[in-house]
Amino acid sequence: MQSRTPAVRPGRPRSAAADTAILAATRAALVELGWSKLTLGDVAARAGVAKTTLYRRWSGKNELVVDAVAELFDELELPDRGSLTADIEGVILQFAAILARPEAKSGLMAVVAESTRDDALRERIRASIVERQKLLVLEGRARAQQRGELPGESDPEAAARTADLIFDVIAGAVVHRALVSAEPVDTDWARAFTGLLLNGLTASTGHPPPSSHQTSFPRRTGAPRE
Amino acid sequence: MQSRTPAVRPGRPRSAAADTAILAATRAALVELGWSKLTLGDVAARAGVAKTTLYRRWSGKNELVVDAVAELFDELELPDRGSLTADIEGVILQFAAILARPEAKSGLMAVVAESTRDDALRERIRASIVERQKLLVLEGRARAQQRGELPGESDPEAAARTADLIFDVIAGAVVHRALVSAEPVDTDWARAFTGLLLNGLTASTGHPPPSSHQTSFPRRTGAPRE
Amino acid sequence: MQSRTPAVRPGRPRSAAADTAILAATRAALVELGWSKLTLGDVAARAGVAKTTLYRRWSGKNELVVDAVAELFDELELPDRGSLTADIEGVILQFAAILARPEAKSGLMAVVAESTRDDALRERIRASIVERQKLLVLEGRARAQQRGELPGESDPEAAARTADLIFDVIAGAVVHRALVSAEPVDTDWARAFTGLLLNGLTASTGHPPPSSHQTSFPRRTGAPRE
Amino acid sequence: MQSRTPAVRPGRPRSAAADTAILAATRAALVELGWSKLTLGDVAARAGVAKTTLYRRWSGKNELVVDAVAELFDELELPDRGSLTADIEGVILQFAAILARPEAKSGLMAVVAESTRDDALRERIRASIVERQKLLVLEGRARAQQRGELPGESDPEAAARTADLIFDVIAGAVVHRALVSAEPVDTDWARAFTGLLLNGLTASTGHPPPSSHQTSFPRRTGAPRE
DNA sequence: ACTTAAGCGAGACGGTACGTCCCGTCTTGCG
DNA sequence: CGCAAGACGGGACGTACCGTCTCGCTTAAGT
Repeated sequence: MQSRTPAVRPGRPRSAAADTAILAATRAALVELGWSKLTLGDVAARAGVAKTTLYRRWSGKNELVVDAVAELFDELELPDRGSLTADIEGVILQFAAILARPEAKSGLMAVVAESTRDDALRERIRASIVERQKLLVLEGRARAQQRGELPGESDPEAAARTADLIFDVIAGAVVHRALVSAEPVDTDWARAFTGLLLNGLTASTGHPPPSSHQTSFPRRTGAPRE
Repeated sequence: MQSRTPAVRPGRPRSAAADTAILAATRAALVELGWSKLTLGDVAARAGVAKTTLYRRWSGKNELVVDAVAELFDELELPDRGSLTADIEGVILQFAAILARPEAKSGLMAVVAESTRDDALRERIRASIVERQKLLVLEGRARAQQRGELPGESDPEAAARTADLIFDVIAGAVVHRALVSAEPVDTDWARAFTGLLLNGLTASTGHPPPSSHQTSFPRRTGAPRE
Repeated sequence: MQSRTPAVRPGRPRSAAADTAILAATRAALVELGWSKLTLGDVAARAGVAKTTLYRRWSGKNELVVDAVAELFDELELPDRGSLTADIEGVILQFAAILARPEAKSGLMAVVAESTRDDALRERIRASIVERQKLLVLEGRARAQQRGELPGESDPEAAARTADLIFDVIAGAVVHRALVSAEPVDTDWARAFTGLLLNGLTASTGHPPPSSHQTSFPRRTGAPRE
Repeated sequence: MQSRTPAVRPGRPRSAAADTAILAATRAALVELGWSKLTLGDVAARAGVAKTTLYRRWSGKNELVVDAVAELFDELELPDRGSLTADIEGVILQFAAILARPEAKSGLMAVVAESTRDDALRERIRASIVERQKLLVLEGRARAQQRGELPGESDPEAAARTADLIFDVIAGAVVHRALVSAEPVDTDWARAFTGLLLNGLTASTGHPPPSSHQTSFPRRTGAPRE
């Protein structure tokens, strides 16, 4: 309908190819140099673009990297694998696969670090990266409810709080495993984590957790101690 | 007999006061300027120290900030609050309190970001920050086992894997809530998260979770749907 | 057709004003601080210019000072004073006047000292300072020959050698008097030196030296001693 | 008689070997690095001496280098070669030989440059280097007067002025030839220069110059032109 | 033999300047 | 008006030396 910024501005229009080239060059530079040694001059050179062109579109390194990294998360989706357990495991592994890429590793954490002092940057991250991940949680829950694996919600507010918690737990645990502990997020770990999560969500109901996997958590097995 | 580093080295000894002043100045600068605008020249000036003195002791910004932030984690401990639930909640809130401080916020994430491309840095972070946190998990489990809240371990290897998982989940979730979602880690959240965690750990055993709190998680209550 | 350096280079052209300001600032700093305490950062600040701008044009302190001092020698010329004697005295006093200026004093000797280990620097000095002085010698001789004060040259090679010698003697004596002996190069001294020089050049001919001045040199006057 | 500084001071006496080692190390460093890249720390290390030891004896680079270079001029002397001409040529070549050594080249000019802004330094140079050279001029004149090659002096003041002039001319010309023009001071040049000098000193007396050499200077030969 | 007092090596210290790198902005001329 | 090119003012970098200051040890002469 109405284009907020007039569809056509006077003068030569901006090159669309430039944006693509710049974002690709940014990711390439992230892989090669990492966040801290990445320079906008270098990105511009790699993209075959003048620095001015780059600054015309992004206000700085942070914003540029957010956009460059955000595109990596486009591939996140939630294919229906038939059960809540499988869906969760799937999304964990997908997320971990993205985090394993060097352009995401240092870039993502660095902009998060910056965002602690820059609200506009945090909002940009939230809008273009975090929100997309959170939708998967909501979508997964809805699908599980349809399947009957989870009950419907009575209190929408509590449901939202719960979704936030689950999201922080999943995203936080995966990121921490991958970046801080620097251990691989492989199928075994994903299965164990999923078990913990689903047990936590469904426990104390006399209802068996929907997972068919066995976790390796300590649990009282044989006879009680006394 | 064995003096690993010779008891006395020739020449003027290094000033112990300088180290203290530098680390304090670093934290002060982190609060005021944040990671990205912190400069070593500024830190040196605040500490009343020459830049050379600073570089004689630390090889760069990353290493300095790790040490400066690590001292914040000295206050982490695990007072016995009587139950596993209370202990976990306590440590979560302690951890969150540290993360809420601006000198920790941007500093910690930034060095983690850098550590994705610098193994020595990651090891330094692990040794001086992460390991200290992980010990709390182990200590908490041992205490719970003494209390009879958790069973003893049969397979030590599986136990270690489990401890790692729990650690990643706790630390990751708290960090993600605090820094990415930028929501407060308050008592309510801690209680909800602790409930999820303990349910996950003890579920499907016929053993009731040790927590006395009520979580707000969706669980099948009352009559099943059919 | 022939454009040695392409008439227009892409990009913003260098500021001509900057060069002027930098050279003037260099001379001012030489006066105030002398060679050894002159810093390029200070020069840049005085010139109202960034250090990078300075380094873009000169490779270091030596080169910069050579250019700054060379401009002082622009004022060297050889006005026709009617006789060889007067011409020589005039050029000696001119040269001495330049050397008396503090910006020339320490700067000139310092770069000469440096040039003993840097051929490129020596060449720069030669081209922009020394050669200009030497031309005066040649010009003076030509003029004297026109006047008939000196004979024409038969052997051009020997003539060149002689000119070199005269040049070293004049320049060397003036510099030594001014900087090493630290005595004033005044009219008296110039007259005495000119006398010595012209006597040396024209002696043993039975031809009176062209000078009309009287030197104070020891010469056998009355009766020989035996 | 009375030793101004008491012959023995309490405490450990200064090592005489250190002075020797330091001056030798200074010359070695001058050869290798030149004046501008010579550092006192490096000199101390070469001499196997602590920096403090060095600073206890010299107040800085300039003073140290003056002393180190001054020792080179110890070898300057005026052997009697039988005639004024030969004596002058000899001392010119000796002087040039010292100037040809790299430790003298850059060192000497550099301290002279510094001395333009430091009177104490200039006095130190004068006392330990220049004065020694000037004595040769006086000694040479006295010897020539004994030989009858030069007349006795009637006016001692004029004689002193003349000696100063001659000294500036000789030293200046040799230095300029060697360091500025960077041409060799060889026998030919010395002979030509000596000829010029002696002609200048003795001309217009009807007395033939004492030199037996022929200079290559333009002089009116044969029949006068008219 | 013991004291006294300076010399001595080593190296840390507060500084200053270095020359480089990158920033984000500004002129250029061309399309 | 977009764009490539590149100069610009500015700021921080990490390094090199400066000249001074602690250290503990050594080396005499005077007791």
